[in-house]
Amino acid sequence: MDHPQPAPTRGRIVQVASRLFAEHGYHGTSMRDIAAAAGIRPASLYNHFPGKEDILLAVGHRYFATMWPALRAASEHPGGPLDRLLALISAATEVGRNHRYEHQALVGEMRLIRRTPALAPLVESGLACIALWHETIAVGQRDGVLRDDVVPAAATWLIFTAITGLVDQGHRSDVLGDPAVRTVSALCAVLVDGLRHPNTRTGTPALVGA
Amino acid sequence: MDHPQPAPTRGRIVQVASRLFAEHGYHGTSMRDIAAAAGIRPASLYNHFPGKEDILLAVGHRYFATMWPALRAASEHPGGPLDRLLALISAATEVGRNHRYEHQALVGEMRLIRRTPALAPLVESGLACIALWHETIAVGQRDGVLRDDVVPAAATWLIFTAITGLVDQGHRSDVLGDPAVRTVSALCAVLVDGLRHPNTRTGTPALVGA
DNA sequence: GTCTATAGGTAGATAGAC
DNA sequence: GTCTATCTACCTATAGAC
Repeated sequence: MDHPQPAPTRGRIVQVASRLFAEHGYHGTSMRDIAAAAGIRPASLYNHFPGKEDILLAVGHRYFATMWPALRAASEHPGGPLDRLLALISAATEVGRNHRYEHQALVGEMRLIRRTPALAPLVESGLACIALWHETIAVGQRDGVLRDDVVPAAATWLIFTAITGLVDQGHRSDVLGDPAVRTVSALCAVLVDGLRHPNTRTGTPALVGA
Repeated sequence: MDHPQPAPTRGRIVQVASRLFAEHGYHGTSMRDIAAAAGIRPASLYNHFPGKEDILLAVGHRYFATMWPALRAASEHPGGPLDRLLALISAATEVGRNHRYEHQALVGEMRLIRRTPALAPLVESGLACIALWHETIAVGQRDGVLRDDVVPAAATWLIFTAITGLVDQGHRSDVLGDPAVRTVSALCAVLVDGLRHPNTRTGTPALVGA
């Protein structure tokens, strides 16, 4: 291996930066804040990252390193496009919950990411994920099981923001001891029912996966 | 009248600040940026606002001054809870589109707003609006026309973020000359269909309002 | 790889002339 | 009400000892 052991400090920096970016935003978080949360001096951050932007880039890399394979696997789920769509929702929700701060940080800084050339890799990764959703939905529309008066991009956006809300809310639910699985089930029911073609409705679909 | 004519400069400041906050975030926008966009010197901002927070507060006030009466009227729409829900979606979408930057700025700075005591009035206004959604949805569930396995808060969040996406996307659609009304219709169809009680479905509901 | 010290720039906000 | 000039504090980033 060329990377025998990544320095634990670097990982800790990315971890605390994710949380701070999620809670206070990129511009609302200073290198001093990150250093203090990581238990080192501000100057030491520059032994691990060339600059602040590169920390956000690392946050995104860590996120997509988990999200991309999960979505990829879900998009190849056996069954019809409806099964694959449910698998995608389950996978994205689970990864989003397990990487809550990274998810929130990236969603909250979407405009900044699109605007900053150095963060272009994150845009690429995001587009690759979105393509999986689009294709699954498009196939569902072609097969007649999904309504075709909603463009795949709009359906994807609707699902994605719903998951973002779940990720957010999930934190509070976890604190209150409420198993969030029921919420995922409800989300799937509402969205997939709503997106289904009116002629093919048979009732509330069962929960798939997590 | 105690306020015979609000200085046009103050309104211009709020207007450009809305756009800057929406595009770059609160912390990503400096008083210098706002002053430059408003065509004045930074120091002159302080003749209209005590500080930066108060500009964000004014952005929120302007937003809710339109949103609150619109939702209020929609929630008293004649007909059943389903009609009122469609009226709420139409009203919120229209106001959100007409106050795009204010909407995006407030949504993007939700955490900051909740955290900052000086911005508490915005939290109160937001809660008042949310209460209208909750009540309408709760009545719909009691009447059996809306599925009751989704708590009103989750349904409200789902609708709200969908509208936020529409407000965002609406800008691009407008630029491309695509009438966004069709999108609102599709949004209503998907969400209301999905939220409907499975036993009461009769097909895609018609577009209401705008 | 972490530290102290600090550079160079920008932030929000103020003083006071006009 | 707008301006010029400026204050103080904080920002990202660097230099160089250990």
